[in-house]
Amino acid sequence: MARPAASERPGHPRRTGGRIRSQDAHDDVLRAAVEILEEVGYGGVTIEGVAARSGVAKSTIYRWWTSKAALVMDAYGKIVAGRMPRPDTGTVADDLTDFVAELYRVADYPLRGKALRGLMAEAQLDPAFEESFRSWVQSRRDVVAGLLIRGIDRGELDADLDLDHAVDLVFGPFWYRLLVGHVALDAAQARGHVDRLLQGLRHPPEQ
Amino acid sequence: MARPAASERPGHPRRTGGRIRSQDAHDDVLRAAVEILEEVGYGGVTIEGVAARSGVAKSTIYRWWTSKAALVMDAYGKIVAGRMPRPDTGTVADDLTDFVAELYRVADYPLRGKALRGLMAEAQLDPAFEESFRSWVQSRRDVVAGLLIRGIDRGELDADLDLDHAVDLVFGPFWYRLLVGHVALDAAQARGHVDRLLQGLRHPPEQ
Amino acid sequence: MARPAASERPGHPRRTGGRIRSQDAHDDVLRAAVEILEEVGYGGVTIEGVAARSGVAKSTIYRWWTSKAALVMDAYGKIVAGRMPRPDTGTVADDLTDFVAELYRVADYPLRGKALRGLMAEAQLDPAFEESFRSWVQSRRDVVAGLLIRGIDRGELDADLDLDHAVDLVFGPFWYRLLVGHVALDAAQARGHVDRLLQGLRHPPEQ
Amino acid sequence: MARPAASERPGHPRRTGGRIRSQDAHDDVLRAAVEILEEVGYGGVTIEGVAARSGVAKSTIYRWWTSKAALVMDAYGKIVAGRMPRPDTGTVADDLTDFVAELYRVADYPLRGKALRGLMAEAQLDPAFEESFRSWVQSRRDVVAGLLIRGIDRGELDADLDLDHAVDLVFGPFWYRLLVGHVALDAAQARGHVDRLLQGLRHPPEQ
DNA sequence: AATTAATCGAGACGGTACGTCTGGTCTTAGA
DNA sequence: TCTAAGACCAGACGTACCGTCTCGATTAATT
Repeated sequence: MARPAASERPGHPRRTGGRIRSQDAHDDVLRAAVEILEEVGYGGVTIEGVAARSGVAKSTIYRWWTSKAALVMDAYGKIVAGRMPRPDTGTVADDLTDFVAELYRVADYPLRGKALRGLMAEAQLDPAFEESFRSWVQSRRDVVAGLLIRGIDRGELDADLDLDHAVDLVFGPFWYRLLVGHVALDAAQARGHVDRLLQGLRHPPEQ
Repeated sequence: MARPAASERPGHPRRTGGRIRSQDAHDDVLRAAVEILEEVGYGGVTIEGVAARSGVAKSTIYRWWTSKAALVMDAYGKIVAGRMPRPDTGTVADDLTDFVAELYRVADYPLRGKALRGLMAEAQLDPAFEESFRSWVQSRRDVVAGLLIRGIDRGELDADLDLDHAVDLVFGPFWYRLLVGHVALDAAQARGHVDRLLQGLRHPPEQ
Repeated sequence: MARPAASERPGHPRRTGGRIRSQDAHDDVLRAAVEILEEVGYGGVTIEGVAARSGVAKSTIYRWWTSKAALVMDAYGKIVAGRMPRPDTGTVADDLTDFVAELYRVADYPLRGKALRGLMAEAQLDPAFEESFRSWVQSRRDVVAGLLIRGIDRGELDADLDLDHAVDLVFGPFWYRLLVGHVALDAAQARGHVDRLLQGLRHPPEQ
Repeated sequence: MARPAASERPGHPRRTGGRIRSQDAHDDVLRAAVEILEEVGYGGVTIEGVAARSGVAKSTIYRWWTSKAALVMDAYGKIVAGRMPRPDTGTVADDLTDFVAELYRVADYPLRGKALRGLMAEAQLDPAFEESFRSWVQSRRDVVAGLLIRGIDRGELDADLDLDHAVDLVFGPFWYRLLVGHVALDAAQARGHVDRLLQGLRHPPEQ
């Protein structure tokens, strides 16, 4: 009765029995991963450490995540999912302001910034992780692209706006400062960033 | 009396003997490091590997470099120093064009891009390396700042230009694309980048 | 039924899971250790070398033996256990003859003598090893003490024989010649040794 | 041509030019070696340590002594030379009593025993050292042989006494107990040792 | 109820690279 | 030519994690 089908998707071999996956173990792993991540940064996360803290066997972790990177991405993605704003205020200016403000808020949570930087780093070092990281990045780009499109639809922005480039202008400077650290990130920078952004979007290069 | 002094600098411990440092060993290490770096990327560089390829003892490497990161940064910095253009054509537009064109040229040498990405990654993971990486980044920022200042002196650019931000506009988008890879880097993008850049520099936000 | 227990022996910690220890790996390590020991002597034994020859990972060796000394003692003790005679011919004279003859037989196997000397040496240099070496020595002394006691029981030897000293007379001269090497060891010396020994045991000091 | 000198004799370093060998350095090295030897045992002696304590360069030490073993043997031999008794009381019994008593006196100086054991150990492990150790051992055996011969000459001992074996009886049990440690060495044991010894020498095996 | 099958924990396994250490050699400057 | 200093090669040390692999014990779904 009431088989909720767990995580059953078509194409998967139809289960005929067997112990079902432990949700507790799953959650414990993610929780431990995030804890360690925010404590000692990405470099400090080890599968052994996660296993030890969560009380879940290493083999169980490897059964469900292909790599440390996949695990951290999963953990971080789920935990911070709620943090990604999807503003829809009615004007592009306010939408961008909300979004970018949230972006710069990592400055107030150093460990969150550390985690982000670690994920970006791992994406450079581990080709297997690159893809899943990129898809996470893309999901955030899509949110921004969406609000820009709404702006175009409302006539606030030019119809021939180069979306990809515009989105680059949202994330590029943020990431650059976050990673290089030549200037400390500061939530107050968000305002300047948005201003320049809107300025650029409204006065596109003539050529 | 009879101060021998020789090549003595204040603050340095007075040398009284001892085998002098082997330049060969030093060079061999750097060469091996760059070779491995460009072959298998930063993640593939190991002190053991560098020692093996260079024929220099591990302990000797550790004597002169505190970490893999310091070694690679040193090696990469020295070897590629010659690659960094310091254009001085007479106009900001041409200077920037030259500089940015060289920047995007890494797209033609995938291993060079891989190396760059690896260094950026390590800077995120290893606090000890962060600093030396940042100083290398800064040295490149300084070149760009220099050509911008010459532009201001010649009246090509506004005197109240925010230099830091302007330099961000040179490197930010480049790094973002290099790291995230949502769009493959392409030397042809250099032109568009410079155009937008000049556009932005000449039409700064009003406010 | 119901009792799982399986192969459970009192005193042993109840197994709660985990891959069972590989007997092959264990044996391979001991075998390799003895081989190397008898080839190049104790000084030439290294954990790295044992790992390489046995095909067992270094970490596995360290998991089971705390030091090179513990490993070698274990290996040598087990492997040569079969070589230690426990004669019980019915007379002390014959028992001693058998035992001592086997003792001097190392003279025919130079590598075995080398190994023995190396173990004695290490016992001097490494306090951690001293104890396990001594317990091995003691196990051999016990065999000799046993045959002497049987001799006493049969009335062949005096009841107030100083056992410790008597056993010293069996091993002392042997070890001294083995270690100092002022006279080459020779299996033929066993006879003279036993004769003097019996002579001494039957004509104890009057005092 | 015709460099005789090599291991020159004190006083006349027949110099042909160049800086004269420093007697201070030489002495300092020996002194430091013995100090360390008696502090932490043979195993704790390192050329580096001796160099550090004596203030003499490592290379200088290596110039004059081929190995740690040679150094320690030299140092120990010279320093303890004065300790080796050469009794000549007029009777074998007293001569032996004196000699053996001194032998067991190491029991009162644990570090001296430790040093002795270390030297014996090294002789097992380092073939290069074996020879010089053996010659030191022989010099002590010669002293004992000498007093036994005087005993024979005086008619106290049988003329056909097996000298080598008799000397073994002096040193063998001592070394065995010193090395194996199954019974702690004790100066009081000297008396029993000598008694048994004399007993054995006077009642040799009939055969 | 019995069977079947996938899960779980525990932890041993072969590996790689780490950064440290000691030993013995070599090369310089200065006496 | 010697001493002192110290850089050099060589290679073993013991540690940390890696990702894989048995194990025995659980837990459902299917017979």
